[in-house]
Amino acid sequence: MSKQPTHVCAPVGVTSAPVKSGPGRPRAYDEDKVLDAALQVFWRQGYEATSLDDLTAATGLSRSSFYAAFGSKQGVLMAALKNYSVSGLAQLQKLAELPGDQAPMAMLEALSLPKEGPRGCLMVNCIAELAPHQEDVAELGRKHLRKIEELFAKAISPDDPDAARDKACALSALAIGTLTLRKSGMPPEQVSQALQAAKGILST
Amino acid sequence: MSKQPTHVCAPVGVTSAPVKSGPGRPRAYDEDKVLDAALQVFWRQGYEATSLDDLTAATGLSRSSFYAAFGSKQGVLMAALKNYSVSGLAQLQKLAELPGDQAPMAMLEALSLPKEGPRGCLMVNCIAELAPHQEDVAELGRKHLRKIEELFAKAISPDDPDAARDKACALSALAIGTLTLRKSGMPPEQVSQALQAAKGILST
DNA sequence: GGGATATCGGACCGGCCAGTACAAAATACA
DNA sequence: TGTATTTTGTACTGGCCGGTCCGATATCCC
Repeated sequence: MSKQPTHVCAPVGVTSAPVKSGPGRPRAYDEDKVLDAALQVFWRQGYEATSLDDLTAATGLSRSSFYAAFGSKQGVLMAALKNYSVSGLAQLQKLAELPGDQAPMAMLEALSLPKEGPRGCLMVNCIAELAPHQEDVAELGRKHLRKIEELFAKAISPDDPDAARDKACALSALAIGTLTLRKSGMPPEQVSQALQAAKGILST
Repeated sequence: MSKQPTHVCAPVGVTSAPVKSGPGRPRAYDEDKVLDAALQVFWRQGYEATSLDDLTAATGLSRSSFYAAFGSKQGVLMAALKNYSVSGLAQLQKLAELPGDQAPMAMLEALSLPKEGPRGCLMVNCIAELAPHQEDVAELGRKHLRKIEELFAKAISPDDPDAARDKACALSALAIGTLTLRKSGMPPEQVSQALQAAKGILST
């Protein structure tokens, strides 16, 4: 219980307590900003290809602060991924609430053609790279994708989401797949056309 | 021209010349077997997480033979990926020739639910991990996916494949996405149901 | 001001990394 | 048998890896 890191893993903007400040030198960094910077590096380079020097350089933290806060390289990744998941799902939630039947396609397009370009989705990248070897990442990814599915299901048939589960699952897969297509160099217009062609999934 | 590796990059079983044997000590390994062993390691661990010691252990080759044959770690990866692409596309080609309209779904299921389990597709894994930073891999991945798309298009409408391009693209994306879903832990039965639910893509 | 407490900066650690060097071994050919 | 040629085994290299340690520094509370 003595060496346990102080890190609390609160999602972005939900910093539970307003940083309980006791005695001792105060922290010189904002944990959410640090996590966001780390996240960008992981997103750009992948997990294994990112070194601790990369992370300290990108975040401005010293090595010691880093380890005090997150415990290990994969600790940072997990913390960053949790933030990523929460904020990503929140954005998607908004689209899921769109009126009429435009929600599913709006969600699909938002997922498939992120404005950041062909970097893919961090969570999907991490699943691809790490899921077989890091159970933590696998579990988080599983939960994240399941929630996306649920949002799709509610968007497709708000009254009986369960009935739309398979379709929702197909749409998730479609969105995830297009990210890889983009990453491999397919132009966004073509991806967009493919999404249109896939509308057939939604017709009963 | 003096130090160029002897490696010829012939696809599996298409060893162009029957290993022209000149003077000097003969090779003690079969290049295709070596590449296949290396491929398995990359597939299991990912590129960055695989060390040269891993590769030499798995293939039985010594370091020096390794570098003489492939030049670098990423040289091995590229050679292995080329074999993978050729043999994978050949398998898919067979399914694409199935009679009637059963070809597309057969291809989709073969791609989405590989018998190897939740390891995903090596090419997709490599695109996810490396495409942004290794143009060689990106290009190979691009070509591979484009060929899959073409096979889908021909399977959907043998007379006018161009007309089916967008649908083919959607099916590719769907297959690729399901691989990630599997990798994240989704059971194969559920993936299978999602594929059924996506049949709507095929109806005009 | 003076402890007590927490963070910061960065030197430091053993180990592993991709890649090289080089001598020994195995062949072809004369 | 002897020489040229190629592959093989392995010791080695410099550098970077993730992670630790510890003295210096900044705050709280008295």
